[in-house]
Amino acid sequence: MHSHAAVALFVRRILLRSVVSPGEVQALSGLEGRRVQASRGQDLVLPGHGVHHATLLVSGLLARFDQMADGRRQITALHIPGDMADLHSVPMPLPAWGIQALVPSVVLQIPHGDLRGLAERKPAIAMAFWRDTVADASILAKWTANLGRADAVTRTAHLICEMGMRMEAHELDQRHDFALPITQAQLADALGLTTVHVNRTVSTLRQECGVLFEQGRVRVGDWTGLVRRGNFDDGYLMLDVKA
Amino acid sequence: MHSHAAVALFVRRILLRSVVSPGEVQALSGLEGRRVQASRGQDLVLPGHGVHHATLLVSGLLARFDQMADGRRQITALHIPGDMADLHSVPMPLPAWGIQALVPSVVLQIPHGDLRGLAERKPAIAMAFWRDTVADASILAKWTANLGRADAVTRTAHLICEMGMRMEAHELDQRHDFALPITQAQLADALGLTTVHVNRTVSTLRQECGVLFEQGRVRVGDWTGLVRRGNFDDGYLMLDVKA
DNA sequence: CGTTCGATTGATGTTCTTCAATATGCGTGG
DNA sequence: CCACGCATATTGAAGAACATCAATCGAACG
Repeated sequence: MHSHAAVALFVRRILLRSVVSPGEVQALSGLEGRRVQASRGQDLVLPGHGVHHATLLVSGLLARFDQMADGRRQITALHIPGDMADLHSVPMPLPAWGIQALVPSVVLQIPHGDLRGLAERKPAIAMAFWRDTVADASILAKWTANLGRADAVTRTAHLICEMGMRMEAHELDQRHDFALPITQAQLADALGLTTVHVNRTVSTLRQECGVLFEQGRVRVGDWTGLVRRGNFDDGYLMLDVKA
Repeated sequence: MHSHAAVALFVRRILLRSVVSPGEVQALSGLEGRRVQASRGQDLVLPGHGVHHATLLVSGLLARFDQMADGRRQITALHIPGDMADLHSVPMPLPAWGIQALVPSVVLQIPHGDLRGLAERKPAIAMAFWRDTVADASILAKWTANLGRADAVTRTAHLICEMGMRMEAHELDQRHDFALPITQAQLADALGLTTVHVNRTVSTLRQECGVLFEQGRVRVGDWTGLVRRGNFDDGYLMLDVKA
């Protein structure tokens, strides 16, 4: 995908939740950044290190993560193409989290100054950016709730539903068949499990709901069953707000 | 505490992380709201219901929570006096989360319109509000990481450290002796545990680090030990950023 | 053709939950 | 003032979920 196509995807994402004037859309669409290629496993942002740009994912798959003292990681967000993975860093340039490429990925590093300037000149854009990070936090809160109160199979089913819905809402794929080139070890870091248990959990969902992980894609045989198994309700994704 | 004192506390909190001009401070300080008394356990905001005001805690203790289908709750944030518990709702007035009073509390309901107006007229205030919700999300990410990767005792120790640091940073109390009138059942909802296990966990910390829950207060005998036990590093609280 | 990474499976151990009972403090009505 | 009821804290025993350790298998790749 071309860089400007990624920016267009980001703008579309913003427009999904916020009302922005044509002039402001144009200003957003004019955003530019440095194109960077990341290898599999590469850390693009390190926890506790300052950054001066936000990371727009062009292609691939990114994870925001927190690191324990012993090096173990917990993934706190997954980002798909068109996501600005750390728009947060615009008001908070010294983040406690890190960003990692889960597969070879291409990102656009957009200077904080440009985003900040845009937000300062256009209140509607400031509000739209703010809203975007709140939607991100809403997803994070749901992950917290699931980690605290749902068992492994439920949590995994929920995550698959979430990624499917997001892929579909952002018109990248269909909910029951979408790109998610993630290993079981990476899934384990996202779900707060061990790789061994992820393997058994995925196997359960394969039998119960026809969930297949193949060729870096997820295919869901029984979507309705998966939604039920994961207690999934898409309200928290904030896909139909418009303010 | 008087309502205007609570607003002052909120303003001080904003100033902790953001540079705001004197005129803007004055505008913030002029915020007013409806004073509401909440009884113990009362839900102030219900998940999935629209709101038209943000909730500033004057006195007491609030929890933001997510609710499972079977009614079980997971607390995703604890709020102390001076916190705006759902500043998030300004850009996102249909939240997926709820807000509950854990003890009899007094809140100030501040109209979204006033906050939104302020943010639109003063870019620095918009940025400060945005920054505040990002700091809140940073705490949430840490909770997610701990729920996913830390055991019960570590998680509990971490939470106590966090609340102590926040109380001290906001000049409400000292880190090793502060008000936290929370029951073990409520702690369980925050830590993703059962009340029984919270009881045993708290008992362990009482022995290992001299942690006492008494009279609605927490007292910590061995703060350094507790920090070590909880792998606590306060960077994620964003207490020393200034932008 | 060997090496490496990821997926898979089995056996065993630990953590946390569940169920159940008892204790303790505190407010309320008698 | 005392008796009672209710919420919270505490403890014990048994079970379930998940982790840990260890090994095998298969595919991709140099």
